[in-house]
Amino acid sequence: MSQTLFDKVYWIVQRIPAGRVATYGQIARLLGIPRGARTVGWALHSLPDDVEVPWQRVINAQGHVSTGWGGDESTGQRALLEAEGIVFGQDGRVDLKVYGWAGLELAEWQQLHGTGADVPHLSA
DNA sequence: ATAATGACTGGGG
DNA sequence: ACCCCAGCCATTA
Repeated sequence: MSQTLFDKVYWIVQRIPAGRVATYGQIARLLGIPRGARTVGWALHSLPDDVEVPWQRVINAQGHVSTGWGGDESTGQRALLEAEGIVFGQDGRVDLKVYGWAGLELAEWQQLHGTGADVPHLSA
């Protein structure tokens, strides 16, 4: 299967803290493909059943859910995120400045774990 | 190896 | 603010 790329995507997504969301482009950048946001989406689209990944925490750069295979709300993705403490705007958007993984994750992680060795480099 | 596809993104109208 | 178009990358047929 050689899903090295996919596996890496899953690895990163699995490390997104609950109550926090990441964008496809952000993950793509971690993979070394700043413009490969679509590839990340494809990876989650092909997400195997035997691998549990909080794909719900991965949204587009516009802070809007882009499951694409159905309704944004019908999917239940919104409900799952809200259950994690994420608040949606009136238009069904998420404030990336607040719930975005970057910016807070590293500082918070370091405070809780004392080190960010296990966290990928997300600065800036 | 070539062509088409897709859960994206950014810029322009 | 919303809608449309073109660019980018890996996987699949």
